[in-house]
Amino acid sequence: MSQPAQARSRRTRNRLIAAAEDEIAAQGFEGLRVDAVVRRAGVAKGTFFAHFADKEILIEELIAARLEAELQRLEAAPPPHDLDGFIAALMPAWSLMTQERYVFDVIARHSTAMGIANLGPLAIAFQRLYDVISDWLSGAPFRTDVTRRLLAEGVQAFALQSMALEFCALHNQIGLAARLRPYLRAWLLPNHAAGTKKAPETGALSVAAEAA
Amino acid sequence: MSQPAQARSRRTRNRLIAAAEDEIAAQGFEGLRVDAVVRRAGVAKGTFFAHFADKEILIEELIAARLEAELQRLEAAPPPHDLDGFIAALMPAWSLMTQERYVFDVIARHSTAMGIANLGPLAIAFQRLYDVISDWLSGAPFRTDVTRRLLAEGVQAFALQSMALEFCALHNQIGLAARLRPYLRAWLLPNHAAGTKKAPETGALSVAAEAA
DNA sequence: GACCAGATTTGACCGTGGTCATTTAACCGC
DNA sequence: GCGGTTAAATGACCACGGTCAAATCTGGTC
Repeated sequence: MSQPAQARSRRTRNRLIAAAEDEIAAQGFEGLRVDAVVRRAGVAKGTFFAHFADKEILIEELIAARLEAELQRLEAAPPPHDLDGFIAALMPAWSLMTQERYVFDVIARHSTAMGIANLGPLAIAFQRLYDVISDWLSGAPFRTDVTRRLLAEGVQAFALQSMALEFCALHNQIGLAARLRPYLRAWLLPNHAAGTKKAPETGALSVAAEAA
Repeated sequence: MSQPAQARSRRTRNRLIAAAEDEIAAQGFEGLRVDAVVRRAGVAKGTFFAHFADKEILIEELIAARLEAELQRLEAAPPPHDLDGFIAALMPAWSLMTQERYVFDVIARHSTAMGIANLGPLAIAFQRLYDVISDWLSGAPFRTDVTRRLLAEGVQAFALQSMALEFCALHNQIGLAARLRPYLRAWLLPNHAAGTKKAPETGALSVAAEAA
C-alpha cells in the first residue's frame, strides 16, 4: 500500500484526489460527480476506477483525512476533567461529522470495520478516536464500574444517534451538544444523575412523540 | 392517505407491492430492481414512480410492515421483569432489522424522522417501539433516576451500534444478544454493576472489551 | 351516450456510477 | 536503441434509478 506503483500512477492518483478536493470545495460532497473529477484531472473515466474501487471509497478517504487531522489535535490536548469539558473537547470532531448529511451517512456506514483484515480508513480513524476517548474516560469524575472501552463505545453510540437526530427537521431546534448531554450524563455519571432535576431531561425524541 | 385515488390506482399500487414482495422473496431486498418489479406487475416504469417517490420509499414501507407485525406482538406481550427477559423479548424485532445488511442500512437512515410533519412509516414504527420499551423500562429492576424515554432511546442507540457491529466481519463471532448485554447492563442497571468492585460477573462485558 | 376535466399510465429518454477489452506507456535485460 | 513484458490509461459501453410530455382512462354531468 505504501509503494503500490510506478511514479506515473502515483501522480495520476494525486491529480484525482486534488481534483476531487476542488470539486468538493465547490459542490460539497453530495454534489461530487466522477465525471467532473475525471474531467478536471484530465484523465479517462476508467482511470478513476483503476485507482478507487468506487466513488465512496475515495470519499471515505477524504473524510478520514479530515478526521485524522482533528485526531492529531485531540491526542495532543489535555484530558478534560468534567462532562462539559469532555463534550466541548469532542465537539470539533463531531461537527466535522455533521457538516453534511451525506458525510454523516458515509461515516455511519463505514465507521465500523467492514471486512476481515480490511479496516477502511474511516474505521481506523474511529479506532483512534475510541482510544482517545477511552483515555479521557479513565480519569476522575467518570464511572469506573465498567471498562473504559465499553464506556467509550457507548459515547459513540449516543453521539451517532444524536447526530442522526441533528438531520431530522423535526428536532433540529436544539443543538448537538444540548441533545447529547443528558445521555452522556446518565451514561458517564449515573450516580450524579439522580441529584439534579433541573431542565427537561426528557429524551431528544420527546418532541417527536408530541407531534405524533 | 386513506382515500388516495380511484380504484384503478389502488389496484395498480397493490399489484406493485405484491410484485415487489415476490421479487424480494426471490432475490432479497438488496437484489430488488425496479425494472423487475414493473415487469412482474405488468406495468410501465413511470407508473412505479407515480406510486412511490423512489425505490427506497417502497422498501421502507415493506420493512415497516414487517416491523408493525412484530410490534403488535410486543404490545400484547407481558413486560419482562429482568434484563435477560428484556433482551429476549426484543430479540425478534432486532433480528428482523439485521436479516440483511441492506435492510439495516435503510433502517439506520430512516428510523429517525426526516422531514417536518413527514414521519416516514419506519419512523412511525420506531416511535411505537420507543413506547413499548419505555413502558417496559418503567418497572421494577431498572434505574429510575432518568426518564423512561431517555432510557428507551439509549437502548435503541446501543442496539443500533451492536447491529452495525454484527455486519462487521471482524467482530461477528459473537451474537447480537451477547454483544448488546454488557451495554444494556451498564445502561439500565448502573448500580448493580457498581456493586462489585473487582467486577467478577462482567464476563460478557470483558468479551466486548477484548474485541477491540 | 357524448363530452369533459382531472387522474392515471406510458415509454422513450437521461444522468450517473461502474466495467472491460484494447491501446499506450514504462521498465528491464541485452 | 531494441524487443518484450508488465503496469497503467483509455473510452465505448452497460445497468439501473429516475423524469416528463404525451396518451389514455375514469367518473361525473347534461
